[in-house]
Amino acid sequence: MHNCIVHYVREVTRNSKAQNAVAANPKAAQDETAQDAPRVSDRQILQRQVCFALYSASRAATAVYRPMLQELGLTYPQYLVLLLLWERDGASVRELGEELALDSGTLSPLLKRLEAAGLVRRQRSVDDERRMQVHLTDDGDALRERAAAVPQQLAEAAGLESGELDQLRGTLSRLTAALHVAAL
Amino acid sequence: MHNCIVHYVREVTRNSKAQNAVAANPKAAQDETAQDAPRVSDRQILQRQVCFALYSASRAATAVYRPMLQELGLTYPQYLVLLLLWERDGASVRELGEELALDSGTLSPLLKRLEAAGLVRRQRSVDDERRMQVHLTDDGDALRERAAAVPQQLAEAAGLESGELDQLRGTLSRLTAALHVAAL
DNA sequence: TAGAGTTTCATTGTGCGCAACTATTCTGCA
DNA sequence: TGCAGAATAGTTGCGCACAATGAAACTCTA
Repeated sequence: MHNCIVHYVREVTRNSKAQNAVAANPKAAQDETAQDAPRVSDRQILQRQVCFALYSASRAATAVYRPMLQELGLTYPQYLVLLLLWERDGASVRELGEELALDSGTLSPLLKRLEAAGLVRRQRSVDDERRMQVHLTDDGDALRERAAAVPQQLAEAAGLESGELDQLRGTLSRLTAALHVAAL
Repeated sequence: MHNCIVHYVREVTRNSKAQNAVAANPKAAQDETAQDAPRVSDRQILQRQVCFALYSASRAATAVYRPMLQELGLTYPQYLVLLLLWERDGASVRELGEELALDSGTLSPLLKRLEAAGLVRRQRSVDDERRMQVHLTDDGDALRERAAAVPQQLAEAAGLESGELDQLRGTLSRLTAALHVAAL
């Protein structure tokens, strides 16, 4: 009949089955029309903003990556870190952070998780003990091949011409650089 | 001499000032060269990926927004929700989620925070008690004017031609749509 | 009209992103 | 040489994203 563990209960419970057919809010009807086809005007509110277009596209892209990365036991930021390490084994936290624009507040726990997963080894640099160097383990290195197919699939899912993709990447690079400057 | 609360201590402490000049890891030397000037090839690893370009640009854009929104006491997703409510007061959680591609796991606590800040009121729909409708308070409505200047500033910081921005937005829209389809 | 299935929203848990802060090590200069 | 300040990582805390799950309300059909 009822479980012992109750996770939540509705704050407001039914006000007598809504037999007051007043339709207190005229928007209710109009909302129905928006059910399957969200009105163009509403989308446009957001689509007018470049920032939302970026936010939205970025999440959609990582969502396409997610199932592939999940098979490798990785999240997208973890995958980015490995991409760097595959080319520059032994990079420090600062170097990784510079490439990814992430600080130690994000990277430190992320690297600990990669270490716990057996993909990297962290060790203090011998000649500068402030530096924490990140080295691939054999498992981490082996993952490289399995991950090789990942970026390909996004390009296919993108539904854009190859030239269009190149142009997009170029525009985004310049945009990102300009924004980093603007953020002082 | 010492505080009572110790937040953390280095896992590995100095190995006797590195007097063991063995250089246990031959890679240490090679790392030095990468110290100050991240090699071009490394940047290219990431820049080859559209997904990283999106991820990067998106974070840079919200970073430019952040100080402006901070003055309004808002985060970027909260600002997006208000953008919608300013045009469609009384929208339900599902409707907001559809526009923003966010689920209730994200929106429910976000809306509670907006409510706690006195910007919105949440109330169950009378004619369908599953629906939770979100209404602006006077404060929430008043914020609209103060927020009007926000998007303008990003366009300036972007450092792109107006036409280029339009094209970018268009490309991103098509990309996002295609990716949503690809994600099944 | 009963009840199976759907819709809507909430909660829990995990991991990222970022600000604020702390600890440790190194550097440069007086 | 010693010490002030910089550089490097780590921690804490908060707010998103998102998966998995649960509860309540509604719908549709036999």
